[in-house]
Formats: sequence, C-alpha cells, structure tokens
Amino acid sequence: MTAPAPRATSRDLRREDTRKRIYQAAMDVFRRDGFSVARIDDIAEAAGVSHGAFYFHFATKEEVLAQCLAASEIRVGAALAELGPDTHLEAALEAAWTAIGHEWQDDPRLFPDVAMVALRYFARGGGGAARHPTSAVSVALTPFLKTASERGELNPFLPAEMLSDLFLLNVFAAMLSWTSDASLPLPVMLGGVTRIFLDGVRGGAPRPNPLAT
Amino acid sequence: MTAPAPRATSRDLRREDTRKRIYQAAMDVFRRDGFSVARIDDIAEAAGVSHGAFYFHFATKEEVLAQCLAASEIRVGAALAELGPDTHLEAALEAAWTAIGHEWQDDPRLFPDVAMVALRYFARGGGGAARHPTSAVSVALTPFLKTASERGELNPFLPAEMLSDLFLLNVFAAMLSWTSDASLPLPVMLGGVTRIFLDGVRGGAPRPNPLAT
DNA sequence: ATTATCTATAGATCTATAGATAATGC
DNA sequence: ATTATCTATAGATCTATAGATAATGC
Repeated sequence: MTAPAPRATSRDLRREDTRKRIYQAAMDVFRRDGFSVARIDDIAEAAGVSHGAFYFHFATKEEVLAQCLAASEIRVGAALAELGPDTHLEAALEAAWTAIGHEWQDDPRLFPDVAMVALRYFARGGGGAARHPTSAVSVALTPFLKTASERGELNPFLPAEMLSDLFLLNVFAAMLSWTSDASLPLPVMLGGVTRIFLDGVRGGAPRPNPLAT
Repeated sequence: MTAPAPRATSRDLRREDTRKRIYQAAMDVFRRDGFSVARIDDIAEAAGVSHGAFYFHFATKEEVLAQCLAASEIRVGAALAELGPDTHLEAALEAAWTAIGHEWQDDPRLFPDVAMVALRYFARGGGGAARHPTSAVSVALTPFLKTASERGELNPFLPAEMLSDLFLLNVFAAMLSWTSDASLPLPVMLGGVTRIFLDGVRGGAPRPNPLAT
C-alpha cells in the first residue's frame, strides 16, 4: 500500500513552500477580514502568488479551513493516544475537551466557520462501505467508549461508534455557544456538556452504580 | 409595538404572490439539483421573474432555506404550545423530536443544508442585551426545562436556557447522522439522543451541588 | 520529451444598483 | 408626486482551463 520511496525533489520542496505560504496567508486574511468576507485575490496577493496558484493547491476557501481543522484534530488525537488503554472514559473525555478547548480558545472569531466545515464533512460521513473518513479525534475516542460499553457501563440506546461523534458535536456546540456568549467560562461549558453526556450515556435514573471499582 | 392597521393593498398581494412563487421555485430547484449547485438564474427562470427579482425578495440563497426552517419551527412550536404547562419534560421532549422528525424525514437530501443554516444562525446568537433571536422551538421548550429545573429535577451544570439549544442540537445531529447513514430508523436515533440527553440533565451519580443556590 | 507547478485569461455566477413601471396616497 | 416592485445591466468574485516555465527522469 505504501509507495516505494517518494524521495523529496527540489520541486516537491518548492511546492510545499508555496502551499504553506498560501495556507498561512489565507489564515491571516481569515482572521483579519472574517472567513466569509475574505477574498481569494487578497490571499494570493499576501502569499505573493497568482490567483490561480491558490486553486492549484486548494479546491476552495473552505478546504483551507478543513486542513486547519484536520491538523488540529491530529494534535488532539496524538494527545489522546498517549492515554493508556485502561484510562477511564471520564478521564478520556476530559482530556479530549481540554485539548480541543486549548486548540480554539484563542480563535473565537474563526471557530464558527471551522464548526461549519466540520459539520459539512460530518454530514458527508456516509455509512455502508465507505465508512466515515471521520475526524481523528472521533477515531481516537471510540476505543474508550467501546471499552466502557463492553464493561456494561453504558446504556444500549445508541451504538458506541455513534457516541464519539455525538460527544464531539456536543463539545463543538458548547464552544460555538461560548464564542457568541462568553458569560460562562469555556471550561465550565465544556465540562458541563461532558458531564451531561457522560451521565446520559451511563444510563438513567435508577441504576446499579458501575463505578463501584 | 404592533403597527396601526397594515391594510393589504393590491401591491402587497402581488408582492406576496411573486415571493411565494420564487420561494417554491427555489425549493423545487434545491431538491432537484442540490442546494449548493442550484443557481439563482434557474430559480428565477422557474419562477418566471428576472434574476434581480430573486434578490429583491431574498438576500441570498441561504435565506430561502432559513425561511423554510423558520416556517417549520413555527409549526413545531405550535404543536408544543398545545401541551399543558404541567406536561412532564420527558413528554415535551418526545413531542418535540417527533414533530421535528416528521418535518424533515421526507427531505433527507435537503436536511444537511438546513442544518448548516441553522448552525449559522445559532452561531450568531450573541448573548448580552441582544438575546438570541433563537428558534421558536427552543423558546417553546425552555419553559418545560425551567419547570423541571425549579422542581430540582435537573442537575445544575448548565443553565436551563442553554439546555433547550443543546437538546435541539443533539436532535439535529441525530437527524444529520441519519441522513448519511440510515442503518438505524430515525425514531430510534432521535429517541436515543433524547434518552441520553434526558438522563444526562437529570443528573448522574450522587454528588454535591456546586452551585448550591 | 515529459510532467508538475504556476500564470494569464476566459467564462460563469453572484452582488450591487440605476432606471422603468405601475400602484399608492394625498 | 412619491414610493414599491421589479428589470436590465455593470461590476466583483469565483471557477475552469489553455499555455508558459522549469524541474525531472530516461
């Protein structure tokens, strides 16, 4: 599956360089002008390339944000990968929202648009054969949910695979709510939705306390 | 607050007629071509008006969907308004997801785009003085959450005002997930997220109340 | 010689607006 | 006469693509 030996040529280096310049210029312009108002020409000019060069590297403005999100997800996923496989679900979820919160707390202006592209990609998901090219974070969280499920700690209303996506959507909803109304501190909101989610998936009113560990 | 007596003139009737023709044509084209691909010119042509007439009635393609969503929300809100004020939270939430599910189950193609504009409007929310021009459904649900909260049935992690938005976002997430992977029936998914949400806000394990009012 | 990267440019679509038409209110 | 509704059109921006340039592999 892996290619033989994709040696990096000078052309490759040059391409990567301009791609990064365009990416950085795009993010700068997004932060300065707002995503929807940002114009491709301004991005290209700031990057010192032609209008068309942008489209050679990115199919659309949104793809820049999608790559930004993907990079962030990889960092968060890496943080989660450091957790031992026996980490309790509650700790894993807290690690996730903490990392996600740190990723975006300094970008409140940009976050709503990021959430938009995240939603768009989520909507494409598609089941069946072509299983989600879902978020790296969702993939990293699923094992903890599966483990908890196998231990009988979760109620059976929805399959574990769906729950990580559901959790992340709640985290994004909390962040989005915070960007438009920061009357509560971000950790309170993220902790709140996590608490609610966790209590929710652990099952309802009368239940045997499985935490008796 | 209400205007004196906005008698409907023949001009008003004519405007409303063309607006509705454009609206209907737009929805038809959206369903036929998909929202993002749909072109204004095709909509205008189908409605038998000029290109610019569309923009006289709607600022953008998205505004058509926003009005579609608003109309749906008003219907759902009306259904919820028929519930007695003592209706239990669980019954109110079920009434909500049932109505919402009925609204969109025959429009799986369009729903992801509707969710997108809903998210956009939610993101604008904005706290402080200019309180959400939030969804009619959210407004209709809030009293039931407040009542439950006052009865001490809910945990105190997030204020009741936020919970209705959070619930609706979960409902939308479930519908969205269903549109891309209908391996579970829609009522199962909507019932599932509702169950999780309800169990979540009702509070989990016994714990000290941090916000002890 | 072939191919990847990028520029220049034509075409499509959206956005803004000046002006035509006809209804309205005085 | 004034105003609301709509048309016609100019301008802005995005999208698609033909061609220039230079690196690559043979």
